[in-house]
Amino acid sequence: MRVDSVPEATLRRLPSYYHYLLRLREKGQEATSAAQIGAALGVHHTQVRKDLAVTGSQGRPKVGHRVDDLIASIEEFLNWNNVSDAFLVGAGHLGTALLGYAGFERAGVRIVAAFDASPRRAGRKVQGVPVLPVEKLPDLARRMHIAIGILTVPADEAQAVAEMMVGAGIQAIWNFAPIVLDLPEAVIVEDVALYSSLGVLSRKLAVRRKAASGKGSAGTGP
Amino acid sequence: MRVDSVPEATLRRLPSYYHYLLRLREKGQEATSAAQIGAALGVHHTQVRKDLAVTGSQGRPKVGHRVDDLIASIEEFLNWNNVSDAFLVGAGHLGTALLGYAGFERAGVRIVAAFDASPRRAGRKVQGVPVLPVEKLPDLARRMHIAIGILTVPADEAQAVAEMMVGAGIQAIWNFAPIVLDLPEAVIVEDVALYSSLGVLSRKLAVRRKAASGKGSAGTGP
DNA sequence: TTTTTATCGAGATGTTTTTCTCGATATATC
DNA sequence: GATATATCGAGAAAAACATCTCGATAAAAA
Repeated sequence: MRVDSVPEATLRRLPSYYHYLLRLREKGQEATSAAQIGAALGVHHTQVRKDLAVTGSQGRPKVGHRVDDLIASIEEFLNWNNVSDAFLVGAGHLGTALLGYAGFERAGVRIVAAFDASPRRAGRKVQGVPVLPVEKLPDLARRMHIAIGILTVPADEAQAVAEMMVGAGIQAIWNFAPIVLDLPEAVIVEDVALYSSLGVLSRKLAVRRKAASGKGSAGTGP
Repeated sequence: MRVDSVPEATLRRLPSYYHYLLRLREKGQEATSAAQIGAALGVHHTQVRKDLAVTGSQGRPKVGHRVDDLIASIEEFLNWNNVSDAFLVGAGHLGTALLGYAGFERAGVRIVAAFDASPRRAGRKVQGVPVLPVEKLPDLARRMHIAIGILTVPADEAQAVAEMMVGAGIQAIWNFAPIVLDLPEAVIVEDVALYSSLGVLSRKLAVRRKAASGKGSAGTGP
């Protein structure tokens, strides 16, 4: 029997439910329904129900779910109520941007140190987080029991840095480099594929233009 | 008949094939096979074949595909050989990071101007791109026929800015805000859901820990 | 109190996506 | 020139995922 039988598609939707629920709560709404969530986020209401079911939250006929309960259930299910310390490697523009995000703590991740190969960047503090020479990562990661590594280095350095992370006991990597890392299967890798996103965008735009200019088919032609 | 019958999953994989092929070319390799690409990127080789088929590229038995041809086919299919001008709104940390990325031009997108609501940020140049007050966006976007908008503003401003973009004739939005935009169906929206990514990461890590500490099930309990 | 209604949750059905299977073919080897 | 082999591409099978259907139920309305 599989340890993790929750569809990954569900895992990807839960955070967006979560943020929507936070906004509902801010507005003072106390209860909501699968139908409301689905309509706001463009997901079929039965799908929303199935997704929420995996968190263990129960709704009541005619009233739906209490917003507070749902938020708590999702947090618990995603383990977002337990913050893990993370190291970030690559204190360039993107790395700096991530260091500036306060919101990640709400998503279970606190960046406690950043690393960079360039001595020019090391030694300073960025957004209150110290930037250290990358050579110091292995020892520190081991001693601090760091579980999460965030990879914001250029593509050609990503594999080597990832291996260093894994060697230092890091178990999960949030990878922003446009590369598929080759690591032991036990390591959890989550890619933020910016270019995939751009591929979809660009293709859809091209198809739309082609359709608008009269041609019905989207193929590349005979 | 649907205009666009290519699976979105395929569109998302093509960019990663593309980057892998660029690296192969750099190393001087002239031909490759679906099996090689699949092994490197963790995709089944028959899946790679189906994906490449949509670009129109043909392989030859025993030799595979010419790397150059494949690169060109993917570029053409994604329309990455035609660069579109884009406006970015939200010149904070993340926006600045994106402005610094040279690689997007290779993916069909050139950021020609940035906008920000804060007068403190407007007027300067960031990474060689001028930052303007957001009020100037509609007029400029219309006059320059801007098709792509990049949204890197805080969540609570995202909807309003998106509407401004659409009103100014922008047809596709690359959205980094953790919110589902409510826009006319004709508008192409591509979300970069950083938190979805973190949700998957966090959940998998939690499941792994639970599994390691003896318990077999990953549920939230009875 | 009875009826109506909004919502849930479980199971059946349908669709999309991925993987498996197998015959065809171009190159390389004998 | 004949045989072997790596690779392709098309179609079948399997798996994953989304949608539809329907009975149950708690609250609200009559």
